[in-house]
Amino acid sequence: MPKQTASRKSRAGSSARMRDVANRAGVSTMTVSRALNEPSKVSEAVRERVLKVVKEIGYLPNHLASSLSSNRSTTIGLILPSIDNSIFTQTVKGLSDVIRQSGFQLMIAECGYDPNEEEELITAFLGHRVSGLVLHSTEHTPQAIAKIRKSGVPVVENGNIPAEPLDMVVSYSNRNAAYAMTSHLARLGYKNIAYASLYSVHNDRSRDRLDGYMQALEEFGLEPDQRLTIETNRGLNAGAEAVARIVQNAPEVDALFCAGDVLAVGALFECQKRGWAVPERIALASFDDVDLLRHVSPSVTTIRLPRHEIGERTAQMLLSRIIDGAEHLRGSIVDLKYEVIQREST
Amino acid sequence: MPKQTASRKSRAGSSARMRDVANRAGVSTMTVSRALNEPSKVSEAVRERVLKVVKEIGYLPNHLASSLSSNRSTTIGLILPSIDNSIFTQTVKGLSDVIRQSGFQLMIAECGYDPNEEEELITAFLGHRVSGLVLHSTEHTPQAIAKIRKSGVPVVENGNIPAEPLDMVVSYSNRNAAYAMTSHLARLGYKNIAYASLYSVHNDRSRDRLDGYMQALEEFGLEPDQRLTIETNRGLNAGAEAVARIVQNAPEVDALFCAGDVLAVGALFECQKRGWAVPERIALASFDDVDLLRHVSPSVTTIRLPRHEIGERTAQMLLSRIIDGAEHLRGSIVDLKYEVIQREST
DNA sequence: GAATGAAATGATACCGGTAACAACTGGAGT
DNA sequence: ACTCCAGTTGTTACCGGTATCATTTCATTC
Repeated sequence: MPKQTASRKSRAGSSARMRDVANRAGVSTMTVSRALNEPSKVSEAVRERVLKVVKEIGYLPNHLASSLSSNRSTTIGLILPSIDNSIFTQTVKGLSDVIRQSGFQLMIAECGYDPNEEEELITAFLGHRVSGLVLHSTEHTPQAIAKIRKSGVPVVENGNIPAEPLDMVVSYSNRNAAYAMTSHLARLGYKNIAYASLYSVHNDRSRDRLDGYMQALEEFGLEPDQRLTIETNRGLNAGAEAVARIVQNAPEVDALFCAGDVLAVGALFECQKRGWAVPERIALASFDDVDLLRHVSPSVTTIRLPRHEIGERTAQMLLSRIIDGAEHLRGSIVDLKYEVIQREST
Repeated sequence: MPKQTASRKSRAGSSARMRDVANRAGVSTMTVSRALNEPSKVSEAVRERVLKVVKEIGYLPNHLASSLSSNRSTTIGLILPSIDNSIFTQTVKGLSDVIRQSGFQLMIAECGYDPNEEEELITAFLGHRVSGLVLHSTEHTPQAIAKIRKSGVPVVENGNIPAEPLDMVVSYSNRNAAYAMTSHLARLGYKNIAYASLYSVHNDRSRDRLDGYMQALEEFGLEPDQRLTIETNRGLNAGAEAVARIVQNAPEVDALFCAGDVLAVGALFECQKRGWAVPERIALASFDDVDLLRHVSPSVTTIRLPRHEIGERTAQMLLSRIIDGAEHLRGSIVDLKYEVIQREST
């Protein structure tokens, strides 16, 4: 007869419970729980005994049970418009580093630039009882807003500084950054500054950038020109087509500000193919300092955005709210600095 | 006196429980549970009444409780070497699309190319009782392997076809792909084919690619040459330095196969800067077909890998195992096809 | 009209932990 | 010797659902 003391079969896939550890260490489950989570509240002898057993039987605490019981979870939800975009990776890294250091886990999902998808994901995350949410988008459905409000979960918005924030914001101002770059171009003496961006439907970041561009034009006494502003799709191709179209429709153009790194690269390649000298024939400026822009020839003037810092600060603020209950942070807005990087393309 | 029937205060942040729905609909919680999860097992009248209440009070099922109680979770863990790498985004998208369609959630974490980090993350994920794991790396610590085995969670490895798989594998063969490209170059008539890759420590993908390169050389009667193979860091700079070093040390080189898209782009830019004609002075080939390689001039010959398909197939297999208990899939290996794309750079 | 059984619903225990409080211990203070 | 208190440990209820089995209802069959 086997000396099986266990009260439950050791079927594959079942892991030991806290009770198993407790039995084997001759203590109660509470003591095991304390030994693992508040070691100072347990005598050294017992703590060692418990930890030894934990190792022996390979006990893995069940986060689900612990979260449910303590009404406190250790996951944070992140919703991105698209995972397939290099500009988010820095932010994700900043977030993920800080979050993991505190023993939290990141759940990432993508909503494909669609507020309805976003709402669905927010619902799913709230169902998973995430203890915090990070949203890149700053435009949400009314239902999504209601659900978040109702849940009481702290939120950070990341992609822009919205007029009516949900809660906390960590971002730079798209408007100001675009204004800065346009001014920079104007100061360099360019007179016919074109502007290419992604479609601004459901995208206040795009709209704000356009606003900044327009304001700079006005302040420098430059005439806005329909033919010089263009909205387009994502992708290298889109950038290529944009520059081609603008040069054809408005040959007097002397600079193109692409509000997106991929567009700028696409535009540059197109210029190279067509033999248009950059910046002599047409100057190029970009938004967002990806590695590539520094390495192409000519290197491209752009705006360095604090992507990584956004992630870090976001995580810090969220964790302060979650762990320390730092209610004074509710609604706070962190407006981070950007920087115009002048390079060969202008 | 308020007509408060509820047995619990409605403090901020608390969401309604199933019991609240049940009370208000005049049924038991089991009936609510059925109305939501197995609608066919509930009469239409009751179902409608329950769903109405659910909407009214904005009830959100608690996934933690449900997972705990049913011993079945709806999250899948994904561990990537780095989020900051465009080659993963396609796979993530493929995964995420299929997984979300089944109501599952993806938890993503990055391990920074370090098996110990990976082990830590695997532990964390198992603690969250993920119902499946996706690992890009195919090299794991013995402890990590033991924990996974013990947990019984189905796993898919993604980055290579390892000699000793943990469980399921969905990938292409790095060895064969590198062999194919090297052969392609040899057939085009190149005689002094150099090879640049990332460091192969803790990276069997790198090692396998080198193997494939070597085998092709041998089969085409080309002499391997120490000066023609180089291992380096990640990044555009690394690619630039690699091509510079190789051309300096071995001027007779006539082709460079970069086992990584970023390296290839870096190398190309360096050639452009130095005025080395591609492919006349030196031909360039890459690994992995990112958008960029098609748009640079000259466009770069490369290998198209089924990144998106890997994600989809991975998700499908994992879900089959989880939902349908498809045990026949255990240990199965899906070897997907790659494709050599001949472009201007060779 | 009684037996039969499928459909609908409920009662209860339990998933694996933690909160809150109770109980026990032994040394310090007086 | 007695009180008191801090340090340990245990007991019990509960977190919010689901599995399981029991019960009720009602149409069908003979």
